[in-house]
Amino acid sequence: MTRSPGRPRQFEKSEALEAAMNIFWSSGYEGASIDQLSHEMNVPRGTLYKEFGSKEELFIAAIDHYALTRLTPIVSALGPKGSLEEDLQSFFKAVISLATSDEMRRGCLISCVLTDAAGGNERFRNELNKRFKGLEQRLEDRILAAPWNPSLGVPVAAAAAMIAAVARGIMVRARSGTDAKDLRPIAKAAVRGVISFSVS
Amino acid sequence: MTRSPGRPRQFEKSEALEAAMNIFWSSGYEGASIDQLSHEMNVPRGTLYKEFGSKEELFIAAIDHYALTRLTPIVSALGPKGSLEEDLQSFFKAVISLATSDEMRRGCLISCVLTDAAGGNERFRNELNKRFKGLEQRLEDRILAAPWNPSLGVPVAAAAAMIAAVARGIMVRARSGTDAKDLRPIAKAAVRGVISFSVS
DNA sequence: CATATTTGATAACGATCATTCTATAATTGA
DNA sequence: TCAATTATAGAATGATCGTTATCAAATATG
Repeated sequence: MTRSPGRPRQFEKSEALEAAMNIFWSSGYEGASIDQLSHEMNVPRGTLYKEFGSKEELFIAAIDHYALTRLTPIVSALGPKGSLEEDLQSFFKAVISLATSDEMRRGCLISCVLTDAAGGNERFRNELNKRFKGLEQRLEDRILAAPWNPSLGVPVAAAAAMIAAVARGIMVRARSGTDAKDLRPIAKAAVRGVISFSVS
Repeated sequence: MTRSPGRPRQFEKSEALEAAMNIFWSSGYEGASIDQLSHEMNVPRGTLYKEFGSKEELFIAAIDHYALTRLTPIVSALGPKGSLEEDLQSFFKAVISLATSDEMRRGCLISCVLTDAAGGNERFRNELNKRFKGLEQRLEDRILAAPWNPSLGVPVAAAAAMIAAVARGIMVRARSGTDAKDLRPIAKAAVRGVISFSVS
């Protein structure tokens, strides 16, 4: 595979998306300017528009980068690896770590930033719905999976949606400055609640 | 009480705040412009600045108006009026109603909009933390209150924080367009979970 | 080397941003 | 009636918004 002619680019796409993600994460969608993005991505404005089309599409690309690099490890913590209780604990541990590890980027790019932007933008609203549904489906699959598949007192889909809601609630709570030690009891209570749904 | 001299104002403050709240709710903090606010509040720009000081302070005032008019009924649904289970069900019913009743203002002004704005603004972050803490304290008080005060398998504060997290998760989920019937199972599962913490 | 192609760097676009200022209208109290 | 006071209406502020255009620099291919 030979390169096309033309001046070589100075930036790498994944690094640029990482920078864009960080800016959107801390400043919000409307709060991030193309000037700031172009500068911190090390991508000239013209190239930015040629490469990503618009601020909206850049945001979607940053969301995708976020999902791939930050959320993939979190959902893979669900296993199945140990018991449902253990895997849910691993899941929440990863959620809390992501939401609190960086002082400048608290909370979740999707649950906090995309959620706000979804208010007046149908495309963002659809993207948000898609992301939420994906996690809920993944949680439902895990609850139904081996090695421990309890009969639940509530529908499995409801239990999965509740776990997802708690995860979002933790992300949002983290955005207010709450640190990990105050978030862990929330996760513990949620896991206990779901486990209680099983008939023993 | 006699009026001060000077030309009488054409607007009423609570109506103006209601309009400001609605704009912030649908467009986000950065997405709402002073032009739009001033126009839809029926408050001239100069008066707006004399009355509220700045966009930041207007936003805080709109948050306060939102809390008084929208959240007060929700937390008062907690009673104590019936059993803990019944009161939590009432609480979540009110939460879901608020989050889904208006197509242009889905979700929660605090959990969705203030949360995003809190990323790069310390005052907003403190305000967000204060609001979250207030609800959690109110939930904790309710769980501890008569007529049904169960001994819990998890700390009361953790159960309260979990309920608050689910409420935020529901608000955020509603912002993606999910309607009430898909949110109710989340609430039902959360209430079941908390009730299961009691020793029978 | 010459040409085509792609990017980098930067100027420029009109629009809109939050905020302030000015001049006029409407009221109270003397 | 005559200041003093307060609000309105809207112009004006300089800055910044997202986006496009321009032109030189750097590469591949002929």
